[in-house]
Formats: sequence, C-alpha cells, structure tokens
Amino acid sequence: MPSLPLNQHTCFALYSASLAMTKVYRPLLAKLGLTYPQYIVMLVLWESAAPQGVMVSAIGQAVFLDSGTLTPLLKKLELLGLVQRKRSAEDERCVLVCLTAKGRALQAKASQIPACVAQASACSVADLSDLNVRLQGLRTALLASA
Amino acid sequence: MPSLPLNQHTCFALYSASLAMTKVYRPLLAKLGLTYPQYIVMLVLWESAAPQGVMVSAIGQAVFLDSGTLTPLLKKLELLGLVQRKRSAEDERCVLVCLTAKGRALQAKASQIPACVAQASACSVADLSDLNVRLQGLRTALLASA
DNA sequence: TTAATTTAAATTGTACACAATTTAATATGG
DNA sequence: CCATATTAAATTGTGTACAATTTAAATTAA
Repeated sequence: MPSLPLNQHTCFALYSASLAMTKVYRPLLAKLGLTYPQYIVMLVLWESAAPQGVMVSAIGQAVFLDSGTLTPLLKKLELLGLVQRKRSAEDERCVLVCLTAKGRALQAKASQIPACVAQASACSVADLSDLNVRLQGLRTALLASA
Repeated sequence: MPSLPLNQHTCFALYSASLAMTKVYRPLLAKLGLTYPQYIVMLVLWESAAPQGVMVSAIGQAVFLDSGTLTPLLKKLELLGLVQRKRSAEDERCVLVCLTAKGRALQAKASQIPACVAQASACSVADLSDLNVRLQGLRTALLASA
C-alpha cells in the first residue's frame, strides 16, 4: 500500500511554503516588534474605518482565527501599546479593539514590507496575483468541507 | 501611508489556505491518532528505503523543520509506538529513527487521505499539480532569501 | 596528540493554533 | 417574567514552530 511521495503532496508544498514565507517576514517584522499573526491583525485594524473599534469576532472572521488564538495575541498588542481593548457598552459580551496613536503610527513603518517579500518571492506581480486568486479559492473550498 | 489590503496579500492567502488545509486533515488524521506534522514525518519514513533508519537531520531537510520541532514530535511518535529512536553506533551524535511494525502498518490506513483532501480542495488533478510546482518554486525562492 | 572548531540533538523560552470547556451577557420561548 | 438557549470572549490543555543556547561527540589544526 504505497503512499503518495511527499513532493507530490500539494498540501505539503502549501504548508512548507507558508512556513518559508513567515521566515522571510520574521526579520522584517522584528524591526516593528511584531510577529506575522500580530501583523495581519494590525492590517485588519489599519484597514478598518470603524471609529469605535473592531470586535474580536470580526477580526477573527477577517483572519480566520478564533478567540483562543486572538485573545492572547490582542493582549500582547495591548501590552505593546498598539491597541486598546474595551467591552462594548451596548453589548457587554463583545470586546472592541481600537488602535492607539502608536498603533496608527506603526502603519507607515510597515508599508515597505509587502514589496520586500514580493522581491524575495522571485515572482512577478501578475504571478503573485494569480497565485492569490487560486489560494483564496482553495481556502474557500477547504473551509467549506471542514 | 496606506497599507496593501489584506485580501491582496498573497502571503496571507498562503498562510490562511495552509491553516484551512490542516483543518481538513485534522479529522482524517485523528482516526490514525496523528497530527499533520506527525503525518508528514511518517510519510518521510514510509518513503525511506534505509533499513537502519533515518537521521533526525535528514527528516528535517525533507520536511523543512529543525530539531527544536522534531525532537518532541519524534518522542511523541515513539510514545505512540510508531517509531524507534536510537543513537547511531558509528556517530553517537546522530539519532536514527526507524519504523516499528505498528508504524509500517499505519501506512495502509493512511493511503486514502490524499484523495479525500484533493476532493475537499475542489481542484482538478492538473490544477493541484500546477499549484504544487508553483508553491515548491515559491518555497525555494523564499528560503533562498531568508 | 590535544586544543579549537564543527556538527547533531536536545533544551529553553516565546508565541501561535485549535478543540473543548467555561463564564458572562443577551436573546428567546413558554 | 423567567427558564432555556444562544452568543462572545476567555480559559485550559496539547502540539507545533523557531530563535537561542547547551551538551556531547567527532573533526581539524596546530
């Protein structure tokens, strides 16, 4: 009963490429004092227009992570002085996360990072865009069946 | 200083698709008592012809993980009775990992898993093969610059 | 040969991921 | 109105990832 060889496992290519990607990000993000998961949460907050903050569950929907992962991560961002967490007044179950001035200021320092990683990928903009579409489709299909 | 929107980050698509992939694997591998990283290590061992076992560093090269990750993982596989770890006689620095009968027997039970995940991906075999090639190339480029 | 270097695993400490459970608040149904 | 159900975060416990360090063994160089 032979197994499919590891190098033919597209899932392994996905897994190992994802780990390789975070290795490229690590030294770039270290200059900002962030990890990759922290960085994508900051991207969600930078992108949000909501002045009163973003719910933990909304962040979770955006980045496909749950409160078990996000709660300690958001506490860390708060400890770094980048965000503030406060219970919603209308619904005490919800926690609203909003940027501090320091958190907003960090956006400028982060703006060069995507270009650095694109450079490291040795892919054209068109190739990266195509890969993005394919991976989003794959993610949608996988989550639908999980 | 605007940020690239999250949905245009190919790296995020890669990261989130990889997590979605492991979510599909989890219930399938739970039947074997394995996690995804444990599974890919078992794939390396099933694929290996070396009768005296595979060095930890060789497993690490195959799956792109280091001893800090592999040592506890291999101890767990040993605890499950799937592998045996023993110091090499020629070079006492090296640990050789070999399959037990139970570990070899597990290969048959795992043989259907790739087809199940391919099904969940909603991709054609050709699409998955193409994606595999692209991701391996991306991984190579990223690791070269990291 | 013996001291310095290199190598292979293991260890330590930090930070995810996530299943399962818990806590607290809100919504709903009888 | 009140018991039940639902919802949002947080907590708990297991298992990765990985940088940095440590330990021990083998190699090399003086």
